[in-house]
Amino acid sequence: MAKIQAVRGMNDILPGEAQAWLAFEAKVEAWLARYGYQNIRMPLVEHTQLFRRAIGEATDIVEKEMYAWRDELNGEDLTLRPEGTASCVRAAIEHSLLHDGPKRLWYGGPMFRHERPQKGRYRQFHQYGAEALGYPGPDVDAELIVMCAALWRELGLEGLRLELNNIGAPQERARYRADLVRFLEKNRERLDDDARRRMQTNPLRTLDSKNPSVQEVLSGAPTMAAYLGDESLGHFEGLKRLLDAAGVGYTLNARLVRGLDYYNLTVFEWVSDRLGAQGTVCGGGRYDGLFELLGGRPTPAAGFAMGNERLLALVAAASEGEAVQALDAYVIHQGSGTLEYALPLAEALRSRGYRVVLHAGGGNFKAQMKKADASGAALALIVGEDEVRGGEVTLKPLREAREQLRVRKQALVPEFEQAMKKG
RNA sequence: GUGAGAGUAGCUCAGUUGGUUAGAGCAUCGGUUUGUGAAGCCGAGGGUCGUGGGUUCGAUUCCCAUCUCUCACCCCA
Repeated sequence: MAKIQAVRGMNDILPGEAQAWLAFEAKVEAWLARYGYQNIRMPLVEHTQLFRRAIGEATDIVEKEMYAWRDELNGEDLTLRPEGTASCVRAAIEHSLLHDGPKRLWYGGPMFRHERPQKGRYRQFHQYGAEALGYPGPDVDAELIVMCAALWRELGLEGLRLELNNIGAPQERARYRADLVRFLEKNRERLDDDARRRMQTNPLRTLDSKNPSVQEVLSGAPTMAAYLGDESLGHFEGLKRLLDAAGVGYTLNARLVRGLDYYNLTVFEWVSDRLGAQGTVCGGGRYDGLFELLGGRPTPAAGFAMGNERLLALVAAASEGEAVQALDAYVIHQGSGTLEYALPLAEALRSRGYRVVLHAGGGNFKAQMKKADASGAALALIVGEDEVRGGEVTLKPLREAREQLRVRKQALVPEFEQAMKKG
């Protein structure tokens, strides 16, 4: 039989790793709560139209990265979510979540993009996202950024750089874009293939070219800043003032545009240089037009999403060897009637909150002792025919040289607590 | 989607200038006195050498294709 493997780019998170995931998730979720963000859980599958409209027809995600299919049962066009913001805003509109004022929300879970996998990039990957809905900013813009800085500190991450840009209002960007395309057209023959292609798909990205001769041409290109009105400039100044006040450093990056169409004004990315080519660990910005685009009332909003795999890669590099979750007790039973005797004892300890494994799968006494040792448990509980006859149970410390003791089974819980305290 | 590198035991890797039963360490399992684990010692299991084809008397080794993984391009979390 040919063996079946996991789908390319979709990885199992095995027990060894899952421990780090649980710890990471606990930290992140506590941190989100501390800033007053409330959890929301959206489906993994949405109508394809949601993403086409929200993210933009001409984006890479919509053009070639979506897991989209037609449901043969009823003819619906469906898509595995490639990101969370569109779903979150859809849910906010659908359930009138902002009827009693603005909301701070967070979500987490898997996202799906059909790209070629590489380091830090997978077809199923995981994000946490935070969205501040109904706030015009720049106060929440600053809050979103400042809270990230706090999380990096808590996770012990160093060397993360904040890149910041102001892409203005949609009309401002459109005028700039038109002028930029005109400029690029005029210099078409001096551009490389890549720049000519981007000129069509995403003209602002042309500015990002790594080709020196293209960069030379671009030095004469119009700049975004000249197209921004007082309101846009004022918003950005306000944000920068708040970041300065919070002591969060940033670097301005005029080429930072981001791949999704819905952004305006503030856009930002947290970047690491320790992750290879996929260095963006968190990205976000303001998207004041998205509610209307999805059929809602005009509503200002901003948010970010962070990539768990990328952050965990940095966490793993930062802290080697997390403590493994250890068992408190491993219960050995050998002989007729001992399992029936041991089972309720194990349950009694578990109901007190202890981690207890009751040996399963047979094996002689010695084999069971070996398993107990290998399990990492602090204590072995031994139940043989002897103990059953006497109404007792033996407690044997496995991690330090202490005498084992035999106790009445009625006294197991207090005696066990005693023994655990000494260890 | 394009390019480059890599696939030998559960893991990390040797190895064969083409030749008989393919190795090590770790891990697993068993033994080392009876109901007592870890170290040491002894032993065992586990590989169609990624898959398919070609060249050859003979292929894990050479050639081709294919799949998978890794990294990079593109783009992004």
